[in-house]
Amino acid sequence: MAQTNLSPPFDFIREMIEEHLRTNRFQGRVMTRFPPEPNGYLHIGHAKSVCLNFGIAAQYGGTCNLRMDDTDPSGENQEYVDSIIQDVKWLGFEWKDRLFYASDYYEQLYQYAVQLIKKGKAYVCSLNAAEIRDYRGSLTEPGRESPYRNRSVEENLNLFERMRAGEFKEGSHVLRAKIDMASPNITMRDPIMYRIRYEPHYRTANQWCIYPMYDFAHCLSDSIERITHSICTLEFENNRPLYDWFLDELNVEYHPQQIEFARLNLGYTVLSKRRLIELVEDKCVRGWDDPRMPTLAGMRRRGYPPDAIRNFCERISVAKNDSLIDVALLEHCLRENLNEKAQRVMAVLHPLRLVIDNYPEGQTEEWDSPYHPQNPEMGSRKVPFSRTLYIEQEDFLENPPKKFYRLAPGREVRLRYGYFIKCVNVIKDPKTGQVAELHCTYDPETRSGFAPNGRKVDATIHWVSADHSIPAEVRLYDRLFRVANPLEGKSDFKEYLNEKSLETIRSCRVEPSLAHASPGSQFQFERVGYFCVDPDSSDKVLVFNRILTLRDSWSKASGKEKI
RNA sequence: UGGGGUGUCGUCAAGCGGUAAGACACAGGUCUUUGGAACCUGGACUCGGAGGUUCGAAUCCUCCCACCCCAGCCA
Repeated sequence: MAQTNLSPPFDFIREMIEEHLRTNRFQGRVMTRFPPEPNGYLHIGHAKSVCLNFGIAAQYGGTCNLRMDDTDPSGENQEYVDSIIQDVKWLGFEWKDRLFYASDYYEQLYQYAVQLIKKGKAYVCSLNAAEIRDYRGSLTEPGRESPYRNRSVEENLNLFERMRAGEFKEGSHVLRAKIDMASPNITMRDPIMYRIRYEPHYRTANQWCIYPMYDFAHCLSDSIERITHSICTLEFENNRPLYDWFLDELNVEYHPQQIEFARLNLGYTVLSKRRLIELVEDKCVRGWDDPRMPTLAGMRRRGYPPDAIRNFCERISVAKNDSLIDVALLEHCLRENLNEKAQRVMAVLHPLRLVIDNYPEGQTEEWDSPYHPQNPEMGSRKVPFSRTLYIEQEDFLENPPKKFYRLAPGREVRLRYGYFIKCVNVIKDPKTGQVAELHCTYDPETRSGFAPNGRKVDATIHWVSADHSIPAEVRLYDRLFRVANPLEGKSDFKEYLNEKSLETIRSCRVEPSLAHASPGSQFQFERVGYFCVDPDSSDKVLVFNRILTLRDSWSKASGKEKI
């Protein structure tokens, strides 16, 4: 794959890691983890984190664990676990036997909580949710201490044990860390460690009715796994003092370093689980793997190669600035990748019938055409040619503007891999006045690259033989939203959805070599774009997804919309 | 009007006191049987703003401004 940046990535995280290596902070170890919560599908924002965590581990000779951060039974399920596993694998990373679940640590976490209670650093609070919120204070006012804050260790132990035993109603008690209700950092105002939930957990079923909160579970899970660098996104910066507090108070052997980086924002889409769920549930898209979705499942179905995504994640680099990445960069990585490895074939999306008057009726030729003109090692296939062809409707204009140099009345162009043809007649539909069929003549001396006496032609157009080509359905995708940042402005981001993000064309014609292309395989339809076979394809219909268009300086120059 | 972060080209982003890397985008050009690809060229007299320190500041100091995050028994 084309790789422009050959030097290994270097950023503030790696800089910190190298400092730790120099000062022997972790005995030379580098161990990371990717900790998704299995309550939704992974998207390209997660890919950034996956690439960072697995990439760093590989770079420094360490390991990266895959850990399901499943501490909230509502919404989490095995289907999501399976999809996460599939997606991370697809991206190209492996974790061997290091697939862990926070839910596997429930007993250990419980014991840690007991330890904290014994130390007088945690207490059972019996305020209700509204009261807790009220006691917490606000951004500008300090909180007030809970009336239950000074229960004895014995009482706390007893109550916590009974919470676990299921003696109390949901919401009646929580376990809280005893820190500082006046802290300017709200995270430190006696944060909740455990809450009672009678919802069954997808892995532990009804074994537990108390579940640990993120702040308590995460740092300890990291410690249990001997993680050295716990990389997370910026919004957890406020939580770092708490991350450190638990580990310090519990005096654990392994105390990882939490490091925060800016999450990915990509133009013309949204990258938040909550909003993606909304798109799926409101049927704005066909599902999690709709090719317009920024989910890894969607991108896989769309035909985005995983190594292009990895390259993209490396190129956007890692920093702490809130940023909105230009989709053009993603598209560039995709084109760079696909340009190198996609086989070239011919397909006509909007067919226009073209008859070559001086080509013998019934005659057929088969031309051996390379799958990749720049790379002959990719082989070739036979492309049949005959008297009646289909060309792209937009490759002909009856009254061409100055800079249009494709086919027009009296004009000559080359057929890709074939002859020069000249348009001699235009037949229109008498009712609509639309161009219905073109008549041309061909020059037998001009086959495949030959041109007598240096005769030149301005354009080369693609085509398929009418009788030999096969029908196909093509799905054209455009950006999901009309604006770069759908979260800015209107209260409902869905108001910015691009109504034309999917266009299905059922009357396409593709060259016969595509007849048995397997789902997922990627091609360049010459002059049109990159496409892949959709799993919806069957013996009856071939369905292609447009991965993306080719760069198109003509449509840019003519100010015309992409086909 | 608390606390935590961030502000360098249109978009990302290096820079860590010695006189503004790189990528994408954009513009122009070469080449070409894909108006594709490849290749060449061009662009921040300036680093959120204002002061200050220094021979020298994007980098240090002071003040100001803007934006993001935190008041879930979510993560």
